[in-house]
Amino acid sequence: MKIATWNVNSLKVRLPHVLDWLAAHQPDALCLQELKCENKGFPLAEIEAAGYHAVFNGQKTYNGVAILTKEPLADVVYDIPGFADEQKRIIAGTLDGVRIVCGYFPNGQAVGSEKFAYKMAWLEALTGWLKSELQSTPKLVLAGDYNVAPEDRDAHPDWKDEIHVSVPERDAFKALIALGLTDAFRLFEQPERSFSWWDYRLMAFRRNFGLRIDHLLISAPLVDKCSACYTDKEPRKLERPSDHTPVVIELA
DNA sequence: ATGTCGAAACATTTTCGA
Repeated sequence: MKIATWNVNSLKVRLPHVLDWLAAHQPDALCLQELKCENKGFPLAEIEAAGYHAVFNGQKTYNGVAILTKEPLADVVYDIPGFADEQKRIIAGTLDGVRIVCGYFPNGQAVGSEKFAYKMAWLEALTGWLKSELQSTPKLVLAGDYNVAPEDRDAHPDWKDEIHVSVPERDAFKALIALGLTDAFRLFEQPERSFSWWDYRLMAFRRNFGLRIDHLLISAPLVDKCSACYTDKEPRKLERPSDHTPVVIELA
């Protein structure tokens, strides 16, 4: 089973890239973030024409998540149960016994800001919910844009902002790991300075001035089954790219 | 210019968020 995650920064703008990528890579599931479109504007016909089912949780202008799958998902959940939130950041479903959770984690803006407090509260709610999800579905993949670079090697050494690399954010990431999850990317040898996001400004992609903030965490029963995890930088080189690249895992 | 991008609206330019 091949599962990928990709923050597309507007599904409307990026739809041609997404359709091309689906055709070329044939993932069993593709988790998308930052749709920036309402459910009524979701391009379902185009995605179905490409041979995919879709579940989606969108809103106007901001946020929005979806999971595209070759086979239909079961037990779909929208938003974190019990966490009151206007922002559409979570969708989950089960595919062949694997619980796939797709998340667009809050950005947080700046350490200490109101948005940072929201980010931390959201992360705590997510962690609490996943604890119970793991009890009912031990095979689980948490895919998405975490907006956290978990270790120093996941950020360009010249990254000066605290946001995405601060201690509280990294502690929240560790709390997810402590649920029994593993960062699939680090199961394998990776090139130095492997990132998944580069700012549009300052020629950041060309300079490889980026962060690794898009992740696939997998639960213990999936670790031995995981045969590969990699980023695909090709879409970042296209005209009008998303600022994020897809990250992929392959499960035997 | 915090040097780009995408969306929205008191809209052909400005604002907000990222």
